[in-house]
Amino acid sequence: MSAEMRSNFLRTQIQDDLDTDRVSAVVTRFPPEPNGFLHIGHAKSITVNFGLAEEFGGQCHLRFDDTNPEKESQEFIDSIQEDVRWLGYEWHGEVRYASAYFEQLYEWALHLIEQGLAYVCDLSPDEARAYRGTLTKPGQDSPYRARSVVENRDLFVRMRLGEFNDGERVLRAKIDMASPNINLRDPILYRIRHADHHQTGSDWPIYPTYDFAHGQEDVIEGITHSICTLEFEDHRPLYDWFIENLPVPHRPRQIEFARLKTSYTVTSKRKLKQLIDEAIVEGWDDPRMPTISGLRRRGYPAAAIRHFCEEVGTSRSDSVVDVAMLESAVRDELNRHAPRAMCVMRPLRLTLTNLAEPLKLQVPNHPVDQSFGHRELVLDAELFIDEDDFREEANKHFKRLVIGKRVRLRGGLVIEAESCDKDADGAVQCVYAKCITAVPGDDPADGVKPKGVIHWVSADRAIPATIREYDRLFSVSDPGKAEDLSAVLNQDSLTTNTTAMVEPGLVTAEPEDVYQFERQGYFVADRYEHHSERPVFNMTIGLRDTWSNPNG
RNA sequence: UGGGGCGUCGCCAAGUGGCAAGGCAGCGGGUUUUGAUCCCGCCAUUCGGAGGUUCGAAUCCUCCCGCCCCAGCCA
Repeated sequence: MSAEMRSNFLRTQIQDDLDTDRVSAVVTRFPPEPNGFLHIGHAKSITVNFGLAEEFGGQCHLRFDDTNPEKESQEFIDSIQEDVRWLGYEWHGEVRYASAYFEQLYEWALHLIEQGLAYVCDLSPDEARAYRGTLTKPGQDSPYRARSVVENRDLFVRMRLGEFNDGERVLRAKIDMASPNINLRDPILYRIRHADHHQTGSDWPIYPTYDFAHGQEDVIEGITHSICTLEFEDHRPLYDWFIENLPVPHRPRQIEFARLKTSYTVTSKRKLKQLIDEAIVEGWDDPRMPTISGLRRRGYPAAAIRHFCEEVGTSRSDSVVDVAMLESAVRDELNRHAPRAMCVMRPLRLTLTNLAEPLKLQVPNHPVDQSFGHRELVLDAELFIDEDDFREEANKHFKRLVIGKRVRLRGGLVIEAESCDKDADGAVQCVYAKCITAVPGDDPADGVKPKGVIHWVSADRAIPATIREYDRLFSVSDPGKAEDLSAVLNQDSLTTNTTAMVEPGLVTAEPEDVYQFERQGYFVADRYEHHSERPVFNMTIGLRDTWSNPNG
C-alpha cells in the first residue's frame, strides 16, 4: 500500500492479518445481487474490495449473489459487469455465481440435518413470526423442532424433489429461539420457490437464503476478507456458527464498514424505480440518476468516482457525505483532462464593424497542458456571443461587454462595443463593436485593458446543438427521509436548450467525449443521442462560481 | 425498555496515553486571454456530556446523553 493513502481500519486490520501470518494473501469479492443497477454506494464497495486486493497484491472476485431468482435477471448481470469494468476494475478469473454452488450448499444443509442441527419446519410465515418473539421477548420453539434426523432428511430431500408447494415448508437451523440476537432464533436456510432461475433454469425448486449461502460462498472461493456493510454485523455470529458446524477448511474474516451515502441523493432501489416508473427521469441511466450508468452518461469520469471514494474514507460511522465533494472530484479530474471548446448558449449577434477579412486563430485546447495542442478557429465579422455577456450599461464589476467598453474575444482580438439594436420591447437584437487590436494576443496600443474575456462562435460556421442542463434532482439534502418523494423534487432538474451554437470543430466529438465549454462548465457528448449532424451534450457540472454578485 | 454498532471543525475523516493530519465547503489575498484553474493565508486551547485514573487522556475506567441497525420464507 502506498504511503500517501490515508489509513483506515480496513487496511490496518488486513495488514495486521498479513503481518501475523493469519493469511498469506488477500482475496476479496464484490458480491452484488443482480436485482438492479449499481449506484454510487456500490461504487464505494467496488473501490474498497478491488482496491484492497490491488493494494495488497491479492485478487478480487465478482460474484453474483443470485439466491432469489424472482427478483433477478440477466439484464442486471450484464449491466453490473459493464459498470464494474467501466469503473476501471477487472475481476480475477471468471464471473462467479452463488447458483453455481447450489449443489454444495445443499450437501452442507444435509450435513447439518445429519448432525441434528437443522430441521424442516411447517410453520406458515405468520406463525413463524409469532413464534420468533420480539426484540425484547424470547421466541418459542417450533412444534416441528423435534423432528427426527430421518424425517428431516426425508422431508428436505422431497423439498428438493419439488413435492411441496411454495411456502409450505422451510429448512431451519436449530440454534436458540431465546437468543437475544434474533438472527440466531432458528434462521431459515432454505425456502421453496418453484421459480425458474436465470442461471440454473428449473433445476431447483428450493433456494438457500442469503444468510445460509453468503458465508459459504466466501468459503468456497477462499475469500480471506469478507467485507460488507454494518447491518450484517449481528449476522456474523450466525455465519460463524455455520463455519463451526460445517466441514469447511477455511474461515473468511468478515469486516463491516459504513455504506456510502451522499446528500441530495436517494439510492434505495424502490425509490430509484419510483423515479423511473413515474417518468420523473428517463431510465436507470438518466444523467440525473446516482446509478453508475447515470453518472457515466452525465459525464462523470470513472477516475473521479474512484478518487471520491478514496477521499471520503472508510469508517464505521453512519455518515452522509456532501455531494459537493463528489462534484469537486469531478471538476478536478475534468479540469486536467477535458479539452476546452466554446459554446454559446443563448446567441446574441455581434457584428465587428471594422474586421475586413476573416481571421485565422490558433487557440490552445488547454490553458496549462500544452500536450492538448491547438485548434484553428476562424474569427468572422458576424459572431454570436451569449446574451448574458452583453449589457448596454453596467457597473465596474461587470467584466463583460458594455457599450463603450472593451473585452477580449477568447483566443482573438480585443473589441469595443459601439451600439446595439433593440426591438419594440427593448430587447437587444444585435450588437455592433469594433476591433481595437489587429493581431491575436496583442494588447490595445492605448493601454486601455479589456474588462474581461468572453467566448464566441462564428455565426456562419458554428453548428447548432442541443444542450441539456442538469441540476440536482431533489430540493432537500436528505430526500431519502421524505415521506413523499415527489414533494421534494426539484422541478427544474432538466433544462433542454435547443438554441445553443458550438464551434465547428465539435463535429468530430464522439459520444462520451467531455469538453469544457469555456467559462461555463463541462459537457459530455451524450452516449446514445449525440450525432455529429445533431450534437447533443449533457452538462456534467458547471465551473465553480465564486462571483459574489451575479447582478454585477 | 433485548442484542449489535456509532458519536473528533458546517460535511467527510486521520489519530489507539505525550502537546488535534488531510479533503470538501467557507472566508481573505496573489497570478490569470475561462469571474475557472493555480498559489498563499485563515478556519477545533478542543475531541457527545459529567466524573475518575495518570506527570500527562480524543485515546484507559465509570456513569449519562444522542443517533443508527435487527422481529423478510429480501440481500
